[in-house]
Amino acid sequence: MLDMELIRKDRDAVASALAKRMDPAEVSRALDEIQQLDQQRRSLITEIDGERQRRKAEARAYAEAKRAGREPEVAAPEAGRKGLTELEAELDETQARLRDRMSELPNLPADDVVPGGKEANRVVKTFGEPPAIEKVRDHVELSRMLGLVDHERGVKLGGSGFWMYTGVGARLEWALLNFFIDENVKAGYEFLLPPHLLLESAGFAAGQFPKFTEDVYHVDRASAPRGQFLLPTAETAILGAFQDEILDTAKLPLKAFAYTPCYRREAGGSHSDERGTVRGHQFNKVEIFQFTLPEQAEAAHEEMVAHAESLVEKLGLHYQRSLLSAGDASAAMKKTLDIEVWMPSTGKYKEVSSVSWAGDYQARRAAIRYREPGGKQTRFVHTLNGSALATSRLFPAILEQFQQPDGSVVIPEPLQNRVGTDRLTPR
RNA sequence: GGAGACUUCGCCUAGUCUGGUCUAUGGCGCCGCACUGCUAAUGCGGUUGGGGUCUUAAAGCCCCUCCCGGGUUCGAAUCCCGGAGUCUCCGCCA
Repeated sequence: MLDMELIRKDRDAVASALAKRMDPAEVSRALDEIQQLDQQRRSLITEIDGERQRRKAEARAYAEAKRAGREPEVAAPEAGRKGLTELEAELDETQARLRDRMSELPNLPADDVVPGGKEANRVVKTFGEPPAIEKVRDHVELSRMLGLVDHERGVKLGGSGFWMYTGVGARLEWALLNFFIDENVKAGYEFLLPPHLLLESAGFAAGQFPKFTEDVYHVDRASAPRGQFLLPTAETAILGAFQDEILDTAKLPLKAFAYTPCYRREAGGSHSDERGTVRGHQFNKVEIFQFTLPEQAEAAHEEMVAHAESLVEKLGLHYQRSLLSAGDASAAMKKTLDIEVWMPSTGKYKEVSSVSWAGDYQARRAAIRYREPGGKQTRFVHTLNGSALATSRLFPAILEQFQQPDGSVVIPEPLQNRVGTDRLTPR
């Protein structure tokens, strides 16, 4: 959610920032409607407050008269004036519409974020070199040879888009998660294991609703009267956990992380270079999150990217860092940096982490604040989130980048103890 | 699943039966000031959150907020209906 006050005071700045990720004509139309609703809202409030004040005074006079032993007179409702109930209904409707319109507007991209879509993304850093591999086997083939993932039985259980890790494959997946958990704890993040079914309000706060309602799995109202949904990322849970709170300023930045599976509908079908575990309806991810003071946010963003990269580096994988354009980043974010790992079989880089700075956009939707030191004012915190990391993409990258001519795969050093071997060999 | 008790401005708490002087009591904590070799103790004052209005800003004024949503009433923390949560007991269950 954007700051209404900013729209009132500096509409032009808001409009030009939004134009980086929306059609300018549409921006102008949306802002017109919002300002009109805002105006209407405020004049209704003024009218209602005045009416309430009048009624309270009357009730006090009534009580006063009764105490003094006089016969109180009941004031007749003023003729020709809209009744309070009617005005309140009008205000409710106006506010609901204003909130709808406001919640549809995306965040303002940061100054260094350029307009445009995917084509405008910019690679800003590269780590390592693509390994020289003579005859590249892709991760689907490798994982079949090594017996790591059972796609057939996964589909039998969950339908298309599901898989089941098996044997040493399950150990490798779990080793990755445990490695990330240990590293995140070392980096000062508090480990959380949240519920996977969340209430609507958490989805709204994170910016998934109302726009992306179709992308998540909703639990049938018949079985869950409150209409929970399966979280699409732990970001939604961590943010939602602190809804309506005023955080202790001394404890900021507040750093937390969570492991959860992520459940996504992924409507729109599959892609030839997204076979195997690259895209599915359920995948494992460890998510890091920070609540910061506004002035700490950009440094925190850098820190989080560097931390996520250090995980990829410790695994010895070749990757690049991209700064996403305004159109390619999520609507709730001011700025997003992707970490993309090299996939030898496709000759492409695939996102394994997306580290984003949301400014106060999510905090405003979730009402997460801090108290100005010295002052009594509360202000919205800034929120940042990032994957650290998504295993379902690292898994294939490890197989492909560390494959040997005989089809075996060398396990990265930090995982060896956890997997119980330094090399996977074909069965 | 059943029965009961409960939810008050950071924490604890009075008030709810019997609607109005509740513009919410007291304590703890916290902040400021005074006093004091220092600390402690003591005294005085402040301390929910949101919105509107005015303003360069602050202050002021007004409205809402006693778990949430409705209702009754001139008037609701208090009465009625619905919902959420916490605790206790019973049942069921991995």
